[in-house]
Order: sequence, then structure tokens, then C-alpha cells
Amino acid sequence: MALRHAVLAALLGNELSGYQLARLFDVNISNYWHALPQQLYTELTKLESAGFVVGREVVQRGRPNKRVYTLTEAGTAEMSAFIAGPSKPSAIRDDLLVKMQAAEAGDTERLIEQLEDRAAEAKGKIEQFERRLSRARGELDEDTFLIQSPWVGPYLVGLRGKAFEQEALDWCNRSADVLRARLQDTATASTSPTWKDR
Amino acid sequence: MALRHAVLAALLGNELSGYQLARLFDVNISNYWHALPQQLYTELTKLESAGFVVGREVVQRGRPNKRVYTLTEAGTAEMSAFIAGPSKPSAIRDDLLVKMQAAEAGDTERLIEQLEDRAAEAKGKIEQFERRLSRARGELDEDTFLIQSPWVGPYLVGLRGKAFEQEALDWCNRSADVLRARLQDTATASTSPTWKDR
DNA sequence: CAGACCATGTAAAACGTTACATGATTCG
DNA sequence: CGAATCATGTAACGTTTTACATGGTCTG
Repeated sequence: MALRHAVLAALLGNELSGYQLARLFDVNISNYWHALPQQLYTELTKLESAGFVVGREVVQRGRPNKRVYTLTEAGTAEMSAFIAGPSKPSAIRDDLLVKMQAAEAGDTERLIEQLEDRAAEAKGKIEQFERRLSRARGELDEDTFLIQSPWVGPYLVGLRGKAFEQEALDWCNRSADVLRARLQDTATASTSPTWKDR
Repeated sequence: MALRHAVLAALLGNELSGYQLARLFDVNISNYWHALPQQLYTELTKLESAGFVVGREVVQRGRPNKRVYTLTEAGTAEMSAFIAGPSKPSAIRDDLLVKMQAAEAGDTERLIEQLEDRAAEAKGKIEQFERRLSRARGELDEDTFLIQSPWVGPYLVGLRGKAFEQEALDWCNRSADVLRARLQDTATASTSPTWKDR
């Protein structure tokens, strides 16, 4: 009763196959809901037998055929009920933060490496978000777009995704700087033992 | 193999009971790892039989006795190995963002309410973080603290928690404003049907 | 012709949530 | 005297992850 609504939300206004949905979850939706392709295929099957979506076969040449899904009225109603209902507190899990919490127990240089990798990833995602948001706005500036566009939900969600990644980037940079400065200090202290020994 | 490391990280340097751990996870750690008390009790039992922590009984008067846990060397080694190993991509799940993505399908006023509730919650958390960070720093300013303090991990994690909540607050306010402005527009449009009908 | 992309699933194992269960003390 | 806090668990159920499984086309 959980992934269900994330899938329905993605399908609202888009006719998508399991594969397309999986890519969406990977690049876009993963910023607020994470799911693996296998889950999506089984979830779509369940949603179809529950009557919330309908699938139709699309025959392709040069590629495997695919089955694309659309929301039914029951699906839209389900989404509407979900929106009106209570929200569960948002859950996060981030290995990097667990590692940072326990930083003293591990190899600092290795942790800095991981912060740098994550910073690079965040940079890439920010650029992706910027491109997607800019494409959505078209010619309009953001405020005008947000008042005039008929669909504003996905754009606002995109803004949050971008801000989240920006925050991750800043934090990784700051933290890596701090850890590097502390390594410097330790190194200086231990390479000048003459001073300490006196 | 997942909650395990979040618990070990919390126990690093602190001797805690299941109950104390549960409160920590509720107020502090939930910003990067979410877990319910039941999970923590069972996890502590598992960690003890795995040899990563040791518990000892503390007899109290006026309160139920409790069992407090400390990391063993094997536990610290496990943590060190975890830090050196690969990190899983961070997972988020947030009902509010799912609802925003599907905003067109639901009651906008109800969604605005939920954004406001969440904003208020975020405000409270930010203040909590500020108090805790300031207590940790003591007299020192942040930069000095981050170079001099022997333990810097939990502080950096706290900075991230605070930034995350700040970002949530800003986004909720911005989004609620946008949705309200759009409601205004629709109301204006539908209360002047004469103009539309001509 | 190897590797990436398109396309879809099943099964078992691990993990997380909800419900159930209990009981003493302190505060208003 | 009711509610909150302290304190710890078990069992059933639902969800997610990992591993297994397959096969065609397109690009360099």
C-alpha cells in the first residue's frame, strides 16, 4: 500500500511501460521514492488486477513489444483519496551519513573519497534537474510558469529534487574540507614530534 | 545488514539502552535513518549474540531496570569495514512529494494544509538542531570547533539534518504559496463567468 | 562481436511495520 | 486518577532486496 501511490502518481497523465517507469524511478522519482524495476513490474500487474490501471500491448518493430499502462477512473479516485488521507513521516536512509556519524572508527581518507564521489554525482543530478526544469518552463520565467501552467505538481517536485541535491553537494564539500583540514593537523602534529616531545 | 550499522554508529562512544536508542532514533537519527523501537530491541539482541555489542544490567530505583549496551572491538571493526566498503545509494520516501506530484488529482486546499503542517514540523526540528549544535560547540565558533573537537562526525551529521529541514521548510512555504495563488486565480475566473460566457 | 539498451518477469530471503502484550512511576 | 515516561519484548503480516532467468536490437 505504499509504492502503489508513487506508481499511480507517475502514471497520471503519462502512458508508460514498466521499463519506462523504471527509468523514471531511476532518474527522477528516486528523489522522493526509490524502487527497483522488478518491483515496478509486479506492482503494475497488481494495479491492473485491482482495476487502477489498464494496460495495452504496443507492437514495435526493431524492439521487443511492450505493454503500456494508463490510469483508470478508479486509479484517479484512489490517488485523490490518498492525497486527502494522512501522510506517513518521510523516511530517509543514507549510508554516507551513518559513516560520517561513525567517522572516528574508520579510515578518514576513504571517507573523503566517498564524499567526493557523492559530490560529483550530486553535480550531475543538479544539471539534469536544471535541464528538465528549463525544458518544462519553456519561454516563461519560473513565477509566470508556476501561475499559468496547467500542471504544476511535477515542476514543484523537481524544484525539491534539485534543492536536495544542491544541499547534498554543499554538505559533501564542506565535510570533505573539514576532514581534510583535520588530517593536515594530525599530519603536522605527528611529523613534528620534536616539538611535542620537549 | 543495514539497520545494524546505524545502531553501531549511535553506540560509538555512548553506552545506551534500547529505550534511549529509540528516543535518539526518533529525534536525531531519524534525519538519516528511520527505525521503530521494536526493531531496535530485536537488533540489539542480534548484535549482542553476534558479538558486536555487550549489554549489562543497570539496576535503578524508582524506575524499571534497564540493559545498556557498549560496542565491542568486533563491533568497532565491523563499523570500520562498513566505512571502507561501498555505500548504497541513499533512499528517500516521502508521501508529501508523491501527493505533490499528483496534485491535480486531489483536493488542493487539503494539500496546502499538509504543506503547512509539515512546515511547522520542520521549524520545530530546525530549532532543536540549532540548540543541539550550539550545545556541542560550547564557546567556540563553528570553524574552530570543527578543527579542534576530537569528535566531528555527529556534528557534521547534525548540520546536514538541519539543512535538510531548512530546505523542507522553504519548499513547503514556496509550494503552498504557489498553490494558493493558483486557487485565487481559479476562484477569480469562476466568479466572473459573465466575462467567460461572452 | 562486445557492450549497452530495450523489455519482462519469478522466487527466496531479508527487512520493516502493525498489532499485541505487560507493568511500574511520576506529574498535573 | 488519567496521561506521559520509562522499560522491554513477540508474532503476524506486508514490503523490499537479491538472485535467478531470458532474449532481441542497436552502436561502436
